[in-house]
Amino acid sequence: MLVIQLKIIETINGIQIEKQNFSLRDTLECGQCFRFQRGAENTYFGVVNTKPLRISQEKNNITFFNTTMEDFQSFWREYFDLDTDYEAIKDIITQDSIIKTACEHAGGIRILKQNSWEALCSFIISQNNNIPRIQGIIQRLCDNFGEPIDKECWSFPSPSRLAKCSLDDLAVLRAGFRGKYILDAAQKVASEEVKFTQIPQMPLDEARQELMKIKGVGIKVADCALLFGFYRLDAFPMDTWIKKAMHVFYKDGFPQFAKPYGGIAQQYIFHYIRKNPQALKLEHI
DNA sequence: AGCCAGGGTCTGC
DNA sequence: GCAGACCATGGC
Repeated sequence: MLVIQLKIIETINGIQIEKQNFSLRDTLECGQCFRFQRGAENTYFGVVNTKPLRISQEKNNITFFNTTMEDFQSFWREYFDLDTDYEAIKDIITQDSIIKTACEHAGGIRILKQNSWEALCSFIISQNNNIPRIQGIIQRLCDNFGEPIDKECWSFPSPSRLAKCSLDDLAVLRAGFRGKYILDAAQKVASEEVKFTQIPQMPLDEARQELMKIKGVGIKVADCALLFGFYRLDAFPMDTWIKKAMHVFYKDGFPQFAKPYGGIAQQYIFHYIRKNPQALKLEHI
């Protein structure tokens, strides 16, 4: 296992690191997470677990504001997956020409190591929904049921907190038909009817079946939770866009050698075709 | 105004 | 197994 060297500088503003082939914007706006908001000058603000963060990128320099070296080393370094050798992974998966093209457009994305419960809940909310509204529902979820962290800053509510709620309590979310799904997820995770803590040890298919015990969790939502919430890089969420891409690009099947990192490839392809929808049509000609 | 959204469930073949 | 209606709400 190659050890990644990371240049870290402590400045008055916070912690600054140097990283090649990293896109903060693509990583935070590709639809894998929903609690980072872009402010002025490519600065993002978000909350992860109980930690607020302001972060920005200027070329290859990424600055973590309002944090400490200790928090960076023990938390953010892991969260942003800074010790995984993405170049080595790309060397493997870009042997496929489609992934190579997608990588040229979206290769700065990294898979965040998100909180499992938050990721599951977020992708339950994501079904048949658009990103701005997903963000709104999640914000109301935190504002109404999370724990206060500091001024105007709330944590993502725990399963046990939400399990105490009635469906009427969740009406403030305006989540539509997803309200009952959120409640069912909270109840089954809190009661350990769904064995959340054992999922990391399960084979992919078994883990998927475990999550699908929850109402409103089908294959796609389960795979999103596994990829983004459990860092299962071999999970391959098949949403409407990826289905189109598979139909157009991979009639003979997705390349075997890329499957162990299918989740990363999926993100590159997803982001690429969403930014360039014409790529799906040009291929037909 | 109307279409659509990082889907899932339920029903009927 | 697979197609099709239906689900709540609001962004664009």
